[in-house]
Order: sequence, then C-alpha cells, then structure tokens
Amino acid sequence: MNKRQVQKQFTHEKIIAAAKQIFIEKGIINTATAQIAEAAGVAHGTLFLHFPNKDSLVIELLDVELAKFSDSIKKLIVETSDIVTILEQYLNLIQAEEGFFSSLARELPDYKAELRRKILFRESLLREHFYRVIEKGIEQNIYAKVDITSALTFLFGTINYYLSLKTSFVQEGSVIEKFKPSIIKTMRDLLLPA
Amino acid sequence: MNKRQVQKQFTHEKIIAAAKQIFIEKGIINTATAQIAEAAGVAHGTLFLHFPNKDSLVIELLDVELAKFSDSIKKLIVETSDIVTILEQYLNLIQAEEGFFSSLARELPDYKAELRRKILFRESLLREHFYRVIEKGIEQNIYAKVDITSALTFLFGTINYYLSLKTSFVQEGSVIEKFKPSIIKTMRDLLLPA
Amino acid sequence: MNKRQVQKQFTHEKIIAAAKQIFIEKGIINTATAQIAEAAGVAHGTLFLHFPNKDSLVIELLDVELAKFSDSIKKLIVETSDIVTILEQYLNLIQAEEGFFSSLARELPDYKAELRRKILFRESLLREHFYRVIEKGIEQNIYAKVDITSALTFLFGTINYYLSLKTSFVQEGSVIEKFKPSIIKTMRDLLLPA
Amino acid sequence: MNKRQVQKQFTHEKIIAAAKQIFIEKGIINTATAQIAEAAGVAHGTLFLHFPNKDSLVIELLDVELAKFSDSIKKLIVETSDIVTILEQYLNLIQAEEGFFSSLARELPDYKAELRRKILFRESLLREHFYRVIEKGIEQNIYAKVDITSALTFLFGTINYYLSLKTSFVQEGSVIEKFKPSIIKTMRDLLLPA
DNA sequence: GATGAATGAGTGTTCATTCAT
DNA sequence: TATGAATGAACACTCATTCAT
Repeated sequence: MNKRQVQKQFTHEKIIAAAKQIFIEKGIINTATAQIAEAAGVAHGTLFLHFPNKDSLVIELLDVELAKFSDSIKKLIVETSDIVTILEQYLNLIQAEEGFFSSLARELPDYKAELRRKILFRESLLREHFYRVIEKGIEQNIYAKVDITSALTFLFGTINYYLSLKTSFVQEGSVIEKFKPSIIKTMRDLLLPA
Repeated sequence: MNKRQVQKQFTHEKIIAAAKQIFIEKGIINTATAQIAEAAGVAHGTLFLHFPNKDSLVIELLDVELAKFSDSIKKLIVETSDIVTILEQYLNLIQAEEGFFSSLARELPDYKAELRRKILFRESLLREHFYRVIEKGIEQNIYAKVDITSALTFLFGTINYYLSLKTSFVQEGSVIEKFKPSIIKTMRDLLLPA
Repeated sequence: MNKRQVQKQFTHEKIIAAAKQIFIEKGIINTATAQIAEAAGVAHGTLFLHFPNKDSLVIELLDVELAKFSDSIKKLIVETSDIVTILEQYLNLIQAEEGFFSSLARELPDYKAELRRKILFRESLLREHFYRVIEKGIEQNIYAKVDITSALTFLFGTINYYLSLKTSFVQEGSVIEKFKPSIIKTMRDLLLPA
Repeated sequence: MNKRQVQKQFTHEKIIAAAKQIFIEKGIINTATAQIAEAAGVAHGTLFLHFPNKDSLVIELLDVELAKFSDSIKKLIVETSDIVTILEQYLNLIQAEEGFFSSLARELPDYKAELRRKILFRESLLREHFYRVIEKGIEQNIYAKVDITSALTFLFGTINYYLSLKTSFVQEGSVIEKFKPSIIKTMRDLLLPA
C-alpha cells in the first residue's frame, strides 16, 4: 500500500471513527453529515467521496462494529458450554461497548428496512448459537423443557429494552452492569427451576 | 363553560384526534406540524395556540391515551388474580391498539427525557400491579420463587421489542397476536415450571 | 379579497416579477432559488410556500407570460388578413418583450419534456392561425402555392434562431428590429414571387 | 515527437474522444468532468492537465469536430453548383452526425461568448459558400431575385430549430431525415417559384 | 506526465415557530 | 380564538478545481 492509499484509508477511518463517536454520543440519524465531517476533521464533501450517501456510512459503521462483535461472540460460544457463563460473558462484551449498543438499540426501529434486516440477521445468527447450547442442555436434562425460541426473545428483548432506554435507567455508568444479575437470575429461573 | 371555551376544547380535541391517527399510521416525530394541522382541519398556527410547541402536543397525546389504557388495565387486574389470564387480556388490550403501541415503542427512545420519564412511570405503575399478583402467587406457593422484577422486565422488554420492530416481524396483521402464545408460554415456563 | 389575500398575492407577484427580471437578464435555469428569493425581497423558504418547487415557478412564469402574449396575437390575427401586416405586428409584439423571448428561446431545449411540450403546443396554435391566413391567400390566388407547413417552420425557426443567439447578433438593442426587414422580405419572396 | 509526447497526445485524444461521445449522448454542460475522465479511462486530475478548465475542453472538442465538418462541406460545395444538390448533401452530412449537431444546437446558447463566436464564425464561412452559389444562380437568371442573406438565415435557423428540439420532433431516428424534403421544398419554392 | 483524494461553496427543498390580520 | 403567510436555519448531496504523491 503506497502513501496515497494509506492516506485515503486513514481519512476513511477518521470519518468512521468520528461517526462512531457521534453515533455513541447522540445517535447518527439526527446528526448532520456536516457535523460528522467536522468531527472527523475533513471537508464536508470529503465524506461523500468515501461514502456515496449518509446511509452507506451508517451501514458500514454498523457492519464493521457488528462484525467485530460477532467474532468475539463466536469465539466465546465455541469455548464454553454453560449457558450462564456464556450469558455472563456476552453481557460483558455488550457492556464493553455499551454506548454503541445503546445507540444501536435506540435507532434500530428508524433504520431503513434493508439495514434493519441486516442487523436482525446478525442477531438471528447469534440466537442460533444460544439456541443450540440450550437445546443441548435440555437434551441432557440439565435445563428445563422451555420453549427455547421464546426464552431467547425474552432475553434479547430485555437486553434491547434496557439498552434503548439506557438513559432512563441509569444516569451514568452501565445499564447492563446494573441489570446483569437480574437478567442472569431470570434466565436461570427459567432454565434451572428449583 | 361558555361557548368560546366549548369551541376551544373542540378544536383541541380535533387536533389530538388527528395527531393520534397520524401517530398510529407513521409516527409523529417525522410528521410535520403542518400535516397534523391539516389532518385536524385547522390552521397551522392554531396548533401552536393549543400547544406551545410540537413536543407538548406529543406529550398530551400520549398522556391522554396512556391514561385511558391504564384505566382498562387497572380494572382488569382488580377483577382477576390468575397471572396467565391477566397477561392474556393485557396482550389483547395492546393488540386492540397495536398501531398506537407500536409507534410508541418505536419512538420512545427518541422522546425528550421528560416525556420518556412520564411514560416509563406509567409503565412502572403497571409493573407494580403485575408484581403484586405474582408476589401473592409465590406466597401461596402457586408460582415458582422467581426474581419478580427481572421476570417483569423480561416481559415488558419482549413486548416492547416485538412492538418496536413490528414491521420486521409481520408484513401485515398483528405481531402481538403472532407471538402471544410464545410470550405466555415463557411466562408460564418461568412461573409454573414442570 | 381581504388584506391577507392581497398581501399573499402581492408576494406571489413579487416573486414572479423578480423571477421574470432574472429570467430576462440571465435565464432562470442557472439561477439559484435563493437569488430569486433575494431579488424578490422575501425569505428563501417563502418561495417554496408559493411554488412547490423551482420547476413550478418556471412553468407559471412562462405560462402567464405566454398567455398574455397569445391573447395579443389572437386579437391581431382576427383583425387583419394580410400576412405581411400580421407578421410585422407579430414581430413588434416579440420585440416589445424581446428579453423574455430571447431567454425563452435560449432555455427551451433545456426544459423538462412536459414544459417544452406546453410551450411548443402554444406555438403550434399560433402556427395554425398563420397557416389559415396563408391557406386562404393561396386559395384566392394571392400567394404562391408553397408548402405552408415548411414555410412556417422556416419562419419560426428563424425567429427562434435570432432570439436564442441574440447576444451574438447585437451588442445592444433589438435583434428582431435588426432582422425584421429581412425576415419579412423573405416571407414576401416566398409568398409573392415576382 | 518523443515517446512522452506521443503518450501525452494519446491521452489527449482519449479525453477528446470520450468527451465527444458524452457530448452526443447527453450534452457536455450538464456532465461532470469526473464522468468525462472516467469515460476516457484517465484520472480526474489528468483532464485538467490537458485542459486548464472544462470550458477549454469543450472549445477544443467543438473546434476539432467543426473543422472536420467544414472540410467536408468545402469539398462538397466546390464540386457542385446546384443549390438543391448541395443542400441535399449538406443535410446528409449533418444527418450523419446528427447526435453531435443536435447537442451543439441545444447547448450553443449556453456557451461562453467566445466559444459561441467561434462557432458562429464557422457558420458564417459556410453561409458565404451558399451565398455565392445562390448569387451566381441569380445572376444567371436560374434563381428568383430573393434576399440571399435572409434566405440563408431562414435555412440555418430552421435546421438549428429542428436540431435543438430534436427530441420534441422525433422519438427516435433522425429529425433531419424527417424534415429534409420539407426544407428542400421550401428552399426550392423560394428560389425557383412556379 | 499522471494520479486521485481533498476541497468547500453551492444546490433545491423542509419545517417548527412567529405574528400581523 | 383562529388564521396562514412568512421566516431562515438546516439538510443531504454535487462538482470544478487543486495539489501532494
């Protein structure tokens, strides 16, 4: 990669980084492209040199971040078989990027159908992993015979709920941290009833 | 109330009614005040005579609707003691106004803090009712000893999740209807494990 | 008409008048709506209160002006039967609004198909009037048996040519005035050959 | 010419060729320089290495093309003395490059004064040729004693009119072909009245 | 000589809010 | 009380031109 390409990629990353920062701070849908460019330290027009339109920027931003996240999760799930441990670590991963996931949860319903589909598809892949772990546990009589699909929607729905309304639940600090014990407890109540 | 006041209230209601209709159809945040006024059959400026700004209109609209809804729920909960029956009827009530609740769930994260607080406060009242019913059931050894708070967040989180992403889950018809059995099943799995 | 309506119409006319002025001076396609608004002494947004978009403004401007012109022509043609006299007066009418017609001729090829069709339709009505006058003259053996349609395209094409390239033919003053004798002479050569 | 110069000229020609293609397809005024560069297979910046600005490119493009055309015409006129034959062949030459001439006619009024002057100068040279042929015919009592200058403006004006509004007169195919008979007939009516 | 990333002023259009009528 | 014309900042996006590589 020559200097030119390095420079270009650097600019690209500056834009994505600035966009991510803004995304976390206040969401990106209601942020003007001019502000994103300014935060990135590039001219407004430059943004459109790297992304054909605002949507594409958002899509790439989310795609990249979610891909990173997916990788971490996959690794995690392969290494562990206990649902509680997996859940604990999954929540830790979310907590580590809570600003990001909070914005995502908040804005998700406003995204264009295509982007929403992409994101929900990733979620469904994740769900499948959880599904198999629980399924196996049920087969081995470790977990109660629950409706796995609904149990998972409970799980994902709850996490989403807390994330999307984060600012209503905590003034500062992490929502996930605050509610982690209760989320885990309930999944345990469901899968391992006394 | 003299004639003038009657007229004023009538206009006020026309605006709220039109706003509600629009709120259900496409949400209100991305609807121009001019369109709301037009739908209400009043001048654009009239809207600002009745509401100091757009936010106030949204606040009142939601307040009124949620108050009505709360009343129905209260009645329901007083009359019944079985959580599954209550849940069933609660979901029916939501389903009856699904357009409204779907828009609410979608837009909730975008509302100003004050409005969000109001709405969540109402939800917390509701939660308390559910809480007491479950608590009683646990005391009477009918339900398992679950963490009630988290169980309820699971419940509300899930419903919120389906509502906010309604269009991703159903092309037409009701999401609540579609997932009602699974929601109820999971609550039952949680409270009444085999 | 109450004060409100008067005021509105006044603003509307101010915009149209400013637009016409600009249209004559430099054409309107390459003029920003902000400049038109400024010239009219109204806010930029006001322009879009009176016209849904820039095209509509152009269409109304041309429609109104061409309608006025058409009326004058109709009157003229009804009153006169000698083609040379008609032509002379027709050219005088164009000359009276030469700035306008020059811009029109210049921009015509750039207009959206619909607008171009509208304008050419008006021209075709005009052409019909000329057609009938010449046809009658031929029947009465006053004029030579020319192909009327092509003769008229020669006429309109020529006028259009001079108008669209006005600035290339005269530095100041009127192109129509300059070439009127030659245009009339040629039509005479064609219809009344020695 | 060394290798570098050869390369440079090659690039130069590639740009001109691409520009011509685009000019014919959709005009060049409303085409971005980036698109022209892309069509030429060179970098955007390269274009400005060969032409100080967009206008210069247009000027050279038209100059080269019109020079070629002029040569063909000159040859044609030298070889023939009958105005109808010349006219027929002149129209054939235009028709052979109708896309080019149609774009030219459409955009001509929008060009900068200097370019317009250049183009009209070439036209005037052409006109002179026609002038002399007709003048000779009149002297020899073959043609009627018409005002030659105006007759020629009629001719050029008409052709220009059809070309500039080509899309309004034919959906596909050639305008010149369509109106050739009528153009010729009218010139004949004018020069050779019954 | 060629490249192509960067620039930034400019475009048409929207919309919550104001205020004279 | 009700009206609706007017405002102007804000928006996403374009493009001829520059200049470091």
